[in-house]
Amino acid sequence: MENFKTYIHSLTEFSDESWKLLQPALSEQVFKKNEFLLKEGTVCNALFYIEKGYCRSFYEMEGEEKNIAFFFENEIATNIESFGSGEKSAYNIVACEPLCVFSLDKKMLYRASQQAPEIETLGRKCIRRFATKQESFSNLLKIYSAKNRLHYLETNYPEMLQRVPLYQLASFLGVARETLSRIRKKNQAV
Amino acid sequence: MENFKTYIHSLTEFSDESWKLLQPALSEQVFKKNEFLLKEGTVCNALFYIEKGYCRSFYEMEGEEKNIAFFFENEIATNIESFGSGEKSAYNIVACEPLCVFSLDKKMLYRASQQAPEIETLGRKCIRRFATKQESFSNLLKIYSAKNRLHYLETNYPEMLQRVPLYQLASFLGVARETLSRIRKKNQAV
DNA sequence: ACAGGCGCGTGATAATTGTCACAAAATTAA
DNA sequence: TTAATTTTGTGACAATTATCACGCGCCTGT
Repeated sequence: MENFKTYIHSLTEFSDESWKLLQPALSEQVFKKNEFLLKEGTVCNALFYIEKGYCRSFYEMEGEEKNIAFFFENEIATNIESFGSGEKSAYNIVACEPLCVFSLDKKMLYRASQQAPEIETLGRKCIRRFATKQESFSNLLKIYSAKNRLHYLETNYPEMLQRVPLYQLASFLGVARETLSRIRKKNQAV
Repeated sequence: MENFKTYIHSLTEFSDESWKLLQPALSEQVFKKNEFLLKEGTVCNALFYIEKGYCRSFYEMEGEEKNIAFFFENEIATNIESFGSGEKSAYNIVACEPLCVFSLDKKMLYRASQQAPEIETLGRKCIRRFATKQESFSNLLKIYSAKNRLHYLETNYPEMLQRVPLYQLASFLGVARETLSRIRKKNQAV
C-alpha cells in the first residue's frame, strides 16, 4: 500500500482527506499466473495499480496472441478505451507472474472524484501518464527498425528484456520469434 | 466556434457558466501550410482543437521525416507528454493545409479548471480520447501486416488516405514509399 | 526419476520489403 | 502557359524477414 501512496504523491498533491475518500474505490486483488484481469468482450471497470508482478495485454487473432503492452510494478494497467467509453474490450489482460494489484473501481472512483477535486486530478494524471507511455511505444514502432527497437528496449526498459520471454516480446515488437532470436545473437557479438 | 462547442458537449456535460470561464484559455489561431504548431525542442503549452485543415506530427531522424500521427477536423492535436510534463517536445507538429485551430492554453486551462470542475473533467476526457486514438494506432502497427494496415485505414479512416500524400503515409505505416505504392496497386487489382 | 511441455536457437528456403535509379504524372509557382 | 517542384510509379537487385522443421536444454508436476 505504501508504494501506491508514493506513486500517487509522485503524480499530484494528495491530502489525507482525499486518501480517505479514495478508500471505497480501492481494493487489493491477487491473480495467479495466467489469470485474466480483463477478458476480451467484457468491459474494463478498473484501473489496476501493479504492486508486485507483471501482466500483459494481447489480442487473439487467428489463434495467435499479439502482445500489445506489458505492465510492471508501479504502473497502471487498464484498457483506456473500454474504461473510458464503457464499451467492450477488444483484447485481454493477463497476469504473467503471480500478481498483486490495487484495483480502482470506476464507479466508485467517479463518486470519489466528485467529492474531492484532487481525486479528479489524480485520475487525469494517471490517464496522462498511461497515454504518454502508450505514445512512446507507438512511436517506437514507427521510427525504428526491428533491430533498433530491441536496442531501445535494452537501454530504456532493460527490465522488460529480463522478465518477458522472447517469444512474447517478438509479437510486441512486430517481428517473428526467430527473427528476434537472431537479432539478439548478432547484438551479443557486438 | 460552434463545432468546438459541439465537440465539448459530445465529451461531457458543460454549462454556459463553464463555457464563460473557459474563454480566457481559448484563442483562435491560423497557420499557413507548413507552418509549425510545435517545434522539436520547445515545450507544448496548448491543446489544439482543429477547426479546419489538418496537421501532422513527425520526428526528424537522420534527415528523414518520420510521421507519427495525423490530426483532422474535430480532433485535438498536441504532444501529450510535453504538455503534461512541461518537458521539451521530441517532435514537431506542422500544418499540412491552411489550418484553423482553437488553442487551449495550458496555464489558463489549469486556472479555469480550478474554478469549474466541469473544465477539469473536460480536460481529462480530452486526454482520454487522445490516448484512445493513440492506442488504437499503436496497436494497428503491432497486430497487422503492412498490407492489412492500409486496409484498416481504408475502412476506418478513408479520409486519411484521400488527404494525406502517399509518401507521408508510408512512414506513418512504417514502410517504404515504394512498398506502399506497390501494395496499393495490388489492392486495386483485387 | 522421468515424461511432457515450454522457451529458445538454428538451418534452409520462400516471401516480403528496402534501396537506388529514373521517369511519368500531378501540382504549384512564375 | 510554361517551368519548376512535388508526388507517384516501376524495374532491378540487395537485404531483411517470415515460415517451416527440427533439436536441445530446462522446468514442472506426478
